[in-house]
Amino acid sequence: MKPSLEDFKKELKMKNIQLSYQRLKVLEYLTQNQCHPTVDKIFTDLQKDIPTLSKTTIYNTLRILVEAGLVRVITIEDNETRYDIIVENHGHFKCESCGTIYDFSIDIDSLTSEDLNNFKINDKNIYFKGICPRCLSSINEIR
Amino acid sequence: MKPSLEDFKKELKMKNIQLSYQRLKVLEYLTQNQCHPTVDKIFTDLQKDIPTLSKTTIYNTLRILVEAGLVRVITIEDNETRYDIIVENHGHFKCESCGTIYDFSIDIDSLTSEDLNNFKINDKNIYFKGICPRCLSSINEIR
DNA sequence: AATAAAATTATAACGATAACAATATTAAAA
DNA sequence: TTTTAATATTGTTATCGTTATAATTTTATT
Ligand SMILES: [Mn+2]
Ligand SMILES: [Mn+2]
Ligand SMILES: [Zn+2]
Ligand SMILES: [Zn+2]
Repeated sequence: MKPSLEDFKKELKMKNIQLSYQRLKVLEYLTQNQCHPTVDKIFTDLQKDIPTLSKTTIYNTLRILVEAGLVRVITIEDNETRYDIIVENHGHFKCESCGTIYDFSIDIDSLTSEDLNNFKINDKNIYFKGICPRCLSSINEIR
Repeated sequence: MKPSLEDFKKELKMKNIQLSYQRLKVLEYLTQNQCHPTVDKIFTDLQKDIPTLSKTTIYNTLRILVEAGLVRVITIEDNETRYDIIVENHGHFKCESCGTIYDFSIDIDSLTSEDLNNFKINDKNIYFKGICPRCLSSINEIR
């Protein structure tokens, strides 16, 4: 079950985080655009609705949402930080041709290593890279 | 078996990549300091030996080594790109307390997902975060 | 030795993010 | 409701990692 905007509102209230108009819009955006957007993408798109919007607000809001555990950071690429409203465990695949980031299901919880027996694990991320089916087929067409 | 500096030299020769003094020093440094250093760390440390060294050279060298497949990029944190001379599959754990990055063995090759059946996978990265044993014990001491 | 190619260096430019202060908005108190 | 305090947003500036560019040096080729 994917979490609704209402669930997020409740969670913020529980954690005593004020839900301003801007923060609501960011949450709305993330639930509706689950393409792992960058700060710049979020800002540019939301600015159409909120002309006075500041990019600093996007940074602040995302930091707060990440700290509250409602949003997760995706660092699959070293030059672009992305954000994901889905915090449940799943993997990420980035196509090196078209740049799209795909979700994939994988049993991260059961993923572990003998070497980490005495470590306290708080967060797990799995990043794959390669070529997506769409790009693979378009390459075949050319040949 | 960990690869020796000689192996790297051979591999570079095979790929027609010139081994300059600076490139050799970077390779040497990475084999001797397997702590996943940042560009700045590599530069600062090597500058002691090579006073005329330029940071641009570190960037260029690392880009070439990554392209040649001799070095892998670690993007476990969004604000610091790190480099690893060990390209064989293994996972990375970053301690959120002391910042140390630990290697751990894990069977990445057998790690896959139904969702990626038609994808061509070129690269896999596993990043964990949490608290390392050393930091865990020092926290306990205080209590 | 002369020439061409490649690598290194120094410098400037760029872009993402953070710091900061001023303004606006919301919450709490009177 | 008015006043006051706290918080959020905005606009601006600063910082830092990285890349682009051109000049210089080194290496390879003839
Ligand atoms: Mn995702
Ligand atoms: Mn490693
Ligand atoms: Zn693609
Ligand atoms: Zn630690």
